[in-house]
Amino acid sequence: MRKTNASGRVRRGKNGEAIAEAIRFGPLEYWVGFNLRMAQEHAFQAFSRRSQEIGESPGRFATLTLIARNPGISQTELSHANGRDKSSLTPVVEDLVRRGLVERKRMRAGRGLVERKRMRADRRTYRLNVTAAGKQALTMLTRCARQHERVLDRIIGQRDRKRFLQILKKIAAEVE
Amino acid sequence: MRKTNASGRVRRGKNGEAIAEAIRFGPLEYWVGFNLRMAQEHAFQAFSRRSQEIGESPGRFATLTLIARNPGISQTELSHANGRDKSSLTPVVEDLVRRGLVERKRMRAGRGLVERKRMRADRRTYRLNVTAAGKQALTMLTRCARQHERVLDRIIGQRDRKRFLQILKKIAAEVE
DNA sequence: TATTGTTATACTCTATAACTATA
DNA sequence: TATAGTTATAGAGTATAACAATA
Repeated sequence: MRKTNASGRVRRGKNGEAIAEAIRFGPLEYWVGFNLRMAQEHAFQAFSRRSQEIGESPGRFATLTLIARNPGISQTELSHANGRDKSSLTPVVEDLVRRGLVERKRMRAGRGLVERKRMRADRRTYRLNVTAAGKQALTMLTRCARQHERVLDRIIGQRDRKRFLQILKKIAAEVE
Repeated sequence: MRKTNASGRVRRGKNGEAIAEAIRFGPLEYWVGFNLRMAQEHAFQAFSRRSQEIGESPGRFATLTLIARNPGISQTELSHANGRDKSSLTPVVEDLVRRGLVERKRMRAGRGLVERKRMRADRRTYRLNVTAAGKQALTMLTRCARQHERVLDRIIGQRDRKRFLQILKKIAAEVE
């Protein structure tokens, strides 16, 4: 069997010989939007493979990081922080708790250490924190992410990295 | 009610006053992978809104463009071109055909115009082409995309655009 | 045996709306 | 009335495996 490259086509000539043709991408080729998508997709897949070796998904990693960096965050706050509806977060948090990576506590009434005043106790909200096991998972994931970043850095080049990052942030902040 | 920014938290002070706190993103803040994802997500959403006003999704747009630029492409070739499994393409093509944007023909046996030899007829494959209606839809979508590109260009700046695009292509090509 | 495209099926991620329990 | 979180449900997009027709 004859091989072609990944996005190649094989056309048969009039004598039945194989002719490899490249796929034409037309205007997509020059558009930032399309190439942004392609780059993200490839980078995401690469990191996905890496982090799945230690049994986590990139989404879980981001969630875990946000909880670790914002101890006691509520689920609604967390859903805002990563731009998803709160209902989408329910099964994620459930899973992290079930696996012992995150701890979920109801806000409880109590007394402040200094003042004798009763502290508020909103019994609708949960406070989220990472457990020791969660911290450990996070350490491994962070190591993964740093390796991945090194690969990306090598591709981008030290000279352009800073500016590239700035532009990515600018797009996220300003587009529409 | 007091407002906070999109990713803000509200903590209550000891006197019950609202204290707005920013979410901390920790190392995510400085990682290319995370910011690449954020930028792509925002840009994609923006284009999605735009193209949905004319009843298409970004995915349909890419598929339609690939067919238009590669007339007679087969479904398997098409699935390679956008990096998805062929089975994922079946409902997409089905939908485009149903709505009259794409035409699907079996390869049929026939005679070449010049040679008298019988031409090959692989009756397993379909050849895909865009119809007149498909071309019309594509024209509108392309207009949309160009508007979207102008927004992105304005954010990126003329000076950095070329280099930015190069880096995106490099990431897609080289990562893992 | 290998390939093209379909089908059956399932999984992930996401959203909306209705609900509960609080506030 | 309003808010925090859950549940029920649905949709988009994807994949794997088995299959029929054809090569």
